[in-house]
Amino acid sequence: MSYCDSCVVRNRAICAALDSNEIQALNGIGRRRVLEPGQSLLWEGEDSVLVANVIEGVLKLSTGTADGREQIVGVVYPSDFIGRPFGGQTSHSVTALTEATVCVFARTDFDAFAHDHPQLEHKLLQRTLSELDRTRRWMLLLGRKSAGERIATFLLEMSERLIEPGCAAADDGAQVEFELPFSRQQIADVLGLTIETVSRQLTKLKHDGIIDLPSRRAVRILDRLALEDSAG
Amino acid sequence: MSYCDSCVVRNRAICAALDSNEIQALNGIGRRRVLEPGQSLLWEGEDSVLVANVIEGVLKLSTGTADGREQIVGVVYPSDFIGRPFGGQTSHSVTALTEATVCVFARTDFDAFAHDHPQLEHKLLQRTLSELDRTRRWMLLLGRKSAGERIATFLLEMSERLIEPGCAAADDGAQVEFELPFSRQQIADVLGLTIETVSRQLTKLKHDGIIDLPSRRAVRILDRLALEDSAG
DNA sequence: CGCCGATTTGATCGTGGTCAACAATAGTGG
DNA sequence: CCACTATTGTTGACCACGATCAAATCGGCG
Repeated sequence: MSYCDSCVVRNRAICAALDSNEIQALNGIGRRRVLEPGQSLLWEGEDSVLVANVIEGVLKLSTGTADGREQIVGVVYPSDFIGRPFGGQTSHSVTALTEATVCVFARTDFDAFAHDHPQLEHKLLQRTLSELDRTRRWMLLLGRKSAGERIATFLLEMSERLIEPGCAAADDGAQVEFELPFSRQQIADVLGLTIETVSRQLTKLKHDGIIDLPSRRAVRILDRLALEDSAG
Repeated sequence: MSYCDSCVVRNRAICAALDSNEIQALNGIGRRRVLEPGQSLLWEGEDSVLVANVIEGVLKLSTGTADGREQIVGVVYPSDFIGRPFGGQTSHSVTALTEATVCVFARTDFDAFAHDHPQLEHKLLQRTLSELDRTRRWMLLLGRKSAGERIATFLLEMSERLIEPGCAAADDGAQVEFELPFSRQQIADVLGLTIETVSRQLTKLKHDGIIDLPSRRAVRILDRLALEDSAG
């Protein structure tokens, strides 16, 4: 009996490519690890020593300049893959935003295993291609959108990605109300803005009746069409 | 005798993973195509119908908003791979910046071939992982860097990526003088700036004696250290 | 209740965008 | 080869968005 058998992301993570014998083997080289909010798993610039699957929680990928400016370059959710297989340096830090559980592998072990299991590599390739598409869409936001458009786009993306599997979501696969896993500063770091601008734009959307902010971290979308209009 | 045998990127593109029998088979499903500057190969949003390798020239990957703002989300050079394998939509347009030669495959043909050749998929995975790293580094520029820092970063990246194989490059693998494959407007679209800001920042670097601009498209780096300082 | 960090709100400033005129270069035809 | 035009790039004046600096308010927790 392996950890993997009871893993909640067993059928959504790249592991879904493996049969039960293979999963048994993978189980032997991985181990679970729990991260507290704020705790980092990988640091920008260090050699790539481990990779992981996200089992539970939300983590940020971030880079920064020498003088302390930070940019969040990605956000990962359960079933997503973390880290840089096949050598090289980690190009960004990985830090838990919520309490998180991950399934970690020594990078060299994972590389060898992947090499012997093309199905696994194929899943990883598909995931990486999707992530690249998503990242490039985000570049349009960072390069060309106004503060208002950025916030609207961000809220729409959150409403789509924060759906818990098994949760009664809206028909179109998007949440109406949800808890952000981000502080205001972290939202600013995702959108390339300052905390003050984020705050102002959110209260503006609230005053316009497009969203409601029941608590610090909660958002309720009152007028999705108007929000989509604002997203540019 | 196949096209591939004489292909200048034979040993650098993902094809390098294949032996001569395999390359023969791949040769059967691909064909060469020449693109004029400004000509597009793929359009944002259309179903992914073809993929390709770049043989010669430089191409841009771009997205835009409904109201016409454009963002260049990537630039590809000889030996780079283009397109979205394994289904889905093309998330960005692909347009030649210079005259370009590409080796195109019907997407379904390529998918099937890749499925049977894990070595090829492995190369593609490595390439995609590197591209994702590079793209994420660019997000820091778009989200957090000033106009001056963006221009400096851009020039340094160009000096590294425009090295022609076989060309007598500087020892450290970067060019001192080079021809940009971009117009001022395209530089602006890469950096998330306006054409006027690009122009002003370039003349500022020139007046500061950090670079020289011998012609519209040419750049000569006079003081690389100062340029690296300016890149943030 | 009192403290501390997070967030909101307000006032002011500066970078980079916008609009407009001008200059330089490439392209075309006599 | 040069005149003429079209395109691309540069420069200037002004403006607005979002950053910065500062203060007030909220919310969680001992």
